[in-house]
Amino acid sequence: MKRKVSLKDIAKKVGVSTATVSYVLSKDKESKVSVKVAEKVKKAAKELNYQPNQIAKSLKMGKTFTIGLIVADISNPFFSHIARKIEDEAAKSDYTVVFGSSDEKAERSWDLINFLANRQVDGFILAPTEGSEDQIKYLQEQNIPFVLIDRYFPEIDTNYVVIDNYKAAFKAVSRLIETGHKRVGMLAYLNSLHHMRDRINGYTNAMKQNQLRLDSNWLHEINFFNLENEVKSAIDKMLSGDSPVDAIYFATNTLAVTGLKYIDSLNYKIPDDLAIISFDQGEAFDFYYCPLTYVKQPLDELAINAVKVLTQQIENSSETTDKICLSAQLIIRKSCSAI
Amino acid sequence: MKRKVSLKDIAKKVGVSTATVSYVLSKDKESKVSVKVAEKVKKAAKELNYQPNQIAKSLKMGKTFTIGLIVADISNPFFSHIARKIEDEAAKSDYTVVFGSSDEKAERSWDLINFLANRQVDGFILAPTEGSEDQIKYLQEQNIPFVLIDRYFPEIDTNYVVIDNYKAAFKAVSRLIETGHKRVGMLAYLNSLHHMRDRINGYTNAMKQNQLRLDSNWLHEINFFNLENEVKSAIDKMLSGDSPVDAIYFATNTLAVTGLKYIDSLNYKIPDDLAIISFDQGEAFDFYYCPLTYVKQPLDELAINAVKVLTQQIENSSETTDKICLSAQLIIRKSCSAI
DNA sequence: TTTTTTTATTTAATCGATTAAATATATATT
DNA sequence: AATATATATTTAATCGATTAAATAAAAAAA
Repeated sequence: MKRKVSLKDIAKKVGVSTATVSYVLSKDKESKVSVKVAEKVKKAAKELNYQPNQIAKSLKMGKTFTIGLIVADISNPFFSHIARKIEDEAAKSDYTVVFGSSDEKAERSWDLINFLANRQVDGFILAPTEGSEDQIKYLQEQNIPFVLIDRYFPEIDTNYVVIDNYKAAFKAVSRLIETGHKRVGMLAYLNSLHHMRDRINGYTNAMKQNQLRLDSNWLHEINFFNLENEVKSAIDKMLSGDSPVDAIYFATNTLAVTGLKYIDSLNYKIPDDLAIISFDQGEAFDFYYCPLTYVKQPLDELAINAVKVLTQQIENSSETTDKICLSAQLIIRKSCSAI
Repeated sequence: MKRKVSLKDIAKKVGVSTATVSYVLSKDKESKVSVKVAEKVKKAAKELNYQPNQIAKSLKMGKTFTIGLIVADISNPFFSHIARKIEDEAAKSDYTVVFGSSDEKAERSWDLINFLANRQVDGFILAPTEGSEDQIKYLQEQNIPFVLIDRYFPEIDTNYVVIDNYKAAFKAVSRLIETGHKRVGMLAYLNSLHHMRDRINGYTNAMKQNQLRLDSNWLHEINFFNLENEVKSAIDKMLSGDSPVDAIYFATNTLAVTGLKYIDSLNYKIPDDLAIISFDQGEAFDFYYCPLTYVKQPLDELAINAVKVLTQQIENSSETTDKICLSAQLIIRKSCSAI
């Protein structure tokens, strides 16, 4: 590879020291140099098409202008949408984004954090996996700025930007109840993360507050790594027995996609045979024969806030933590209309 | 931020030079150091939880183990799927991926390339935008390794991994013709990029070879930046007049999604009123009431090959270029059944 | 003109690694 | 024991920037 033009090359060409060149080229120090020399240096820089080596700069300055983004899976539309918005927001402050997919595995997340931290990212935006508390604490010990998104650990004092999952779930399930459904089922992930517990609590409390019975066969927690099989058997259980559900609330878009496909194959008709509400939208749902009612998460604000909080943290390393909880919107469409 | 542990810290603790520490910690040079000292160094490194500063290493070695990925839009499932696979493949060779979305704008692509090149990425994987030939040539001049994906410039000798768009389009349109459709319309992007021209040529040639007339009202090229409006008016034109189309072939998933939504709103029934074939799959299509026939691109292979070609290029900087053309598969479902 | 002050430029250290070359130490050979 | 050889360790330069401190040159004050 052709060696690139460095400060030294410009210095040699103009006949000054590299310090002078550096001063000329660094906005705020320009005043230190005489106009005459400055002109010559700028001209030479342009002629040689000088591009500063950011790696060298990073080493000296201890700053890379890079943000590490760790999500569960970049190919999940939920995360890729967020990633795109984070990219755009970060670019406004001259940051690049490096990303990694944890696949919901704490170990993989550790690897990514180490890998990126060794590459001196200035901070992280993380959708933490289950059991990654030690990683969070490690970042705190190392004083590496970070913001959690989507999920958080209530017992650890960190920055985060999440949505009010409890309220969103409560609202969604309430809607199902309002429209006359009494046997509401829920499909969630088997996961101790708080955002999932909140969604589940929103469901159970909405049921309780409406004096509805909670059948143990109605709530199923699915293992992420065995999605399809477990969704099928969960739905089978929900729909069989002496009190089959008349509505299902899906806790995520992946659950909804998998679940609806199976429900279709069973020839159930939405909303007549079964009412549906899903968490998250998804392009897929636009094409579903029955327009789905869903909980619309404010993905753009989530991303915007995450970048804002992180860059502030990086730049003033403030002592306080920002805890932002956005509220989601229930978009009502046909899939949960009155019985 | 707490200063991290460096080689010097280990050296001081053990009482040796940094060179010795470096030798111990760098696999292949371990033999230079006595077992006794090596043990002590390793122990100290572990105790101090030493994590090498990759920025410093990169500066010295002139290698960052970083790949720059530039796509049109990371939130487009087509690209996010590829991104995920690239990430996984790159990780196998210890590379991280830095990404950027060009938004199909050559200028933005230039910015990204410069930005990432200054950060010394070892190579690029690019889905080039229209009019980015100069950028490609720049990379060649600078001897920066890169592979094009999805699109390429036949007149420039570069590495690329693409699919055989002509054949794929030809097959798709032929299928529509075989199933009895005689007035096949096509929606494409207004774009001089070769992959789009190939898809269009595949369409026109399939029509010609079957002695079918080509009405000027049947082929529409849509401006990417005015997608919705232009799709609507194009479809209006296709469906009106004295020879309305009886089938539509969509050149990309975004066109198909937008187009189908509009067609639904017009109450056309697929496949009875209109047959459909789309390029690319998409989760969305799984939920469409009429299972769509589509051209399935081998995204995983595309990603795998791109990473392979690029890492080879980086590591042996071979003189030859790899030109890989994968073939796509036509997945036949209901949306183009016989009239 | 000499001294002081201001302005311009250079020197040299630094960030944290790697590594060729120099040096020191241990081991083998005669 | 003296020399040759092999092994272990250190010194110092380097990657390409930044910047405090030293120095040089020019302008202002005495």
